[in-house]
Amino acid sequence: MTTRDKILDEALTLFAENGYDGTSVEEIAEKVGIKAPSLYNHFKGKEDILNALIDMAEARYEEFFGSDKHIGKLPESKEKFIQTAIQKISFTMHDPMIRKMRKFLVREQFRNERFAEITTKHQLSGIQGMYTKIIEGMMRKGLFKKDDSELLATEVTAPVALWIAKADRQPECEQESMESIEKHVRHFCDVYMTE
Amino acid sequence: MTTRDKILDEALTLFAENGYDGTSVEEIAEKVGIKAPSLYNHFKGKEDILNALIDMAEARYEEFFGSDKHIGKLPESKEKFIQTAIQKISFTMHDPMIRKMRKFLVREQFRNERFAEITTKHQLSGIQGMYTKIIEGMMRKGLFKKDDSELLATEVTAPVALWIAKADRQPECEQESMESIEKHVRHFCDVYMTE
DNA sequence: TTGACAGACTAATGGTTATTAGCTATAATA
DNA sequence: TATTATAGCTAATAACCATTAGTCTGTCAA
Repeated sequence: MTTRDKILDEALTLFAENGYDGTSVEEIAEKVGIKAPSLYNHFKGKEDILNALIDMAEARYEEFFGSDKHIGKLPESKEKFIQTAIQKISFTMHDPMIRKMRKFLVREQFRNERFAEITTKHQLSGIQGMYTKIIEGMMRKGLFKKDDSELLATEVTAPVALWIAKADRQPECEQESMESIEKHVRHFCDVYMTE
Repeated sequence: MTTRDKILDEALTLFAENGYDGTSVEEIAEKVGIKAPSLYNHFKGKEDILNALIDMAEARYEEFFGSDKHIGKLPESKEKFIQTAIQKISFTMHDPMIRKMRKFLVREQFRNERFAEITTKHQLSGIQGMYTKIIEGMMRKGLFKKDDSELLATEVTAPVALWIAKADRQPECEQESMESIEKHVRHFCDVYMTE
């Protein structure tokens, strides 16, 4: 890992934990193992690091949701749908990198329009779009009852988003959140899936 | 309005817009129309203002959700339920004071456990608890199909919360968000209400 | 009238912070 | 081998910021 990457990594960690304004250049440098001025060999300034991170967030979004690859093959039964959904959610909730990025965006979403947009993409458009396509596909196969797939996607993902957010700020509730999520997903399937 | 109240008001506005760390004592004082040191006649320090605001948030929560008064009388038909729900949501979304408080909490939710807890109360427990009771009551009257009322409460409120959050960071989407919300609430009623 | 207190002000202080200048050593390149 | 770029360092600076000390003024109670 290059120094530049290490800086970005530590900066993201600190920004997620203490916010941009709550983090000093010196802190970042210390975590990286260099002195603050050395940091300016890699970035023009503190704000430049912030911009590089938001570029990363945008790239990550494109990489993940840009193509349809992430959808994979459609689940072929109710149990399969529940299983893959829970697994994906659990991963999203616990993966340290994704969690950092999420907290970072939540904290800085009001900084400017670009941050606002990317936050919306990450926590709304991306995941909802993905589930819209999955549900649509499964509707065509007769696994879901005919309905507005976009609306259904919102209805599965929104409660999940809220519980993940809760787990982010109160990690002691992680397990409780996962249980609520599983209960919710099962209920959702009972209501909207055929058999 | 006393100077103390004016300080709290302006501080909340600035904290909501630029965050606690992004706001200087001088800025607050200037908005109030006094000099920074005069502020120390009313508060022990910057953090004291923050604590007073979180006390306010807690008091507001208790006042609003502490008793069952806020539930009012139960809607007696599907249309009535939709109408009062939309009206309450629209108010919550647009009221400047509530909006400021919401942005403030979202920004500072990771500051410490107390902030985390109160944020969860405001954006989860409170509203969901309220809808749990309303739906429960309406179930007893046969207006909702028999189901897990807590789960249903989550399912109405969660998408609303996400769209409000989106409108908070992208005010140009306010109307679009309200339309999505209305569509969602209607769909919810179609699925879970009797006739 | 007096005195005390509330609440404003100016001036000053000490700490933090982002950033720059300038030096040095190492490693790649010509 | 000579040179150049990279990437670290120390020292310094200028701005900002929270907070304190000390002063002044007006209001109200004794």
